[in-house]
Amino acid sequence: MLQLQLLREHKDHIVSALKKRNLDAGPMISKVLELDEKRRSLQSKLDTTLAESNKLSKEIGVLFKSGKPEEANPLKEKTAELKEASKVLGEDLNATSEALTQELYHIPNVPHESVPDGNSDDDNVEVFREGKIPELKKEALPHWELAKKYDIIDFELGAKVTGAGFPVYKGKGARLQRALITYFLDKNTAAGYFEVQPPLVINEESGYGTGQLPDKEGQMYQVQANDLYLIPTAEVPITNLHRGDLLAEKELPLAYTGYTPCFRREAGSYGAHVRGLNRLHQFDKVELVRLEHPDSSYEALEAMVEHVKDILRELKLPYRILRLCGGDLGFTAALTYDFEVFSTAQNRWLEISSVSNFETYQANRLKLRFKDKNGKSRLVHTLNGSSLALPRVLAGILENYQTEDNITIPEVLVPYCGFDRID
RNA sequence: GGAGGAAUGGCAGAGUGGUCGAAUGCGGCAGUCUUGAAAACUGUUGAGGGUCACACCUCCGGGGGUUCGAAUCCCUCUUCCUCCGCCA
Repeated sequence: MLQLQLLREHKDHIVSALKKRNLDAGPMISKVLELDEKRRSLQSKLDTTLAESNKLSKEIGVLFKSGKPEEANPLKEKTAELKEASKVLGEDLNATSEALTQELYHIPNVPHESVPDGNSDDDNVEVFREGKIPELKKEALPHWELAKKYDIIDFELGAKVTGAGFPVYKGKGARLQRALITYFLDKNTAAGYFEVQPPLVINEESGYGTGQLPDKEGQMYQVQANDLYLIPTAEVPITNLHRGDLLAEKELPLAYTGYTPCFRREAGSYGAHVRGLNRLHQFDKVELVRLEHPDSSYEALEAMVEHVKDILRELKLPYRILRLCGGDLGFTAALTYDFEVFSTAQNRWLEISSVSNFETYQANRLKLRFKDKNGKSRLVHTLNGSSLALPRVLAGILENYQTEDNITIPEVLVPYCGFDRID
């Protein structure tokens, strides 16, 4: 969530920046400032009451010690009154603070100045494109038919066990998945990311920390008996590793990578675009998470983009990079680059990575700070990105690398697979 | 699942009703010494709110209670540890 202090000091600037999201945040922010005003006034009254009460208690203590307990009685009566007053003030204060927090939860992050205007994904701006789009014969197949032809992914079988959107990878398909995961992790650790295997189930605090809660619980699978959620992305458990931390400046940056399955209910998705691997309820992803000094977070973002580019180059997949417009930008992000691979047989671009800087938005919720040179606590910047989301990379490989009688494995993956074609 | 024990500052760890936001050690920061570093020595060092700055308030796992007064007593929840049971 946004920092109160910034809202107080730069309200107009923030309201105007949030217009890029097609949001008039003016009323919400006014409400926040109003609640903040009220909160501080209550806090101040409560403080005064408590200060007086503390003072009297000390006097009572002195009277008892000096053997004059009867003189303490009038003071005791006074403290009882103060206690009653502070109870009322305290309750009011808590309610006000809670209302303030709730209001803040519903204000999205301020877009970075480079975020383009726009309403939907049609308005995202392509900033880079690379890789040759192969020319396929007209009998080229989309990946779900290739999956059937070579018997490497079984959607019906997964539907039997669980439901639609939970495929079963088989034989060389399963091995190719495993190869991709290992390859991605190797690339990431070689670039300095520290590998972790986080829990796949998270508690409410973690959901609030990275911004999945409140309001987006409908996108996550819930474990009702325990108030837990299946992770929609490794971003959640990995970023929350440092929830509540006060880091030393020299500990920054912290860079993590981790492989996890991701679980998404994808309520509201339908139609041809969700066929095959295009949109799943369970999919594998290798994630990057960085905690950065505010001064260097945008350099880090660019470095993450370069890193993902490097992987796609090695895989020799045609891809492009989009800068998300204000209307398509995620609630918690300040700037996001989406990577899309071209799926030749479907003749469409598929999102395979999303690389974002959240600046202090998550850190403020996470209470994730570092101590700077002057000994002051400051919020870190959090960033994350996929490197990469497996199913659509797999779709891209199957479709772009198909020949008449096999699928050729990209050279860089051959050592990981142990075979060079699927036939 | 059963029985016990525990949770204190970045870390370790004292503290069982008032003078405790909290000893001590380590770590951090600054300085002295040194060509530089290390060592040694000296000083300093929790977080949040609030204030121009002070004052002041809150925080000893979370929540509630007893008391004029709670890190300290009571209730409750969570987590961790030990032992037993079950089990990959």
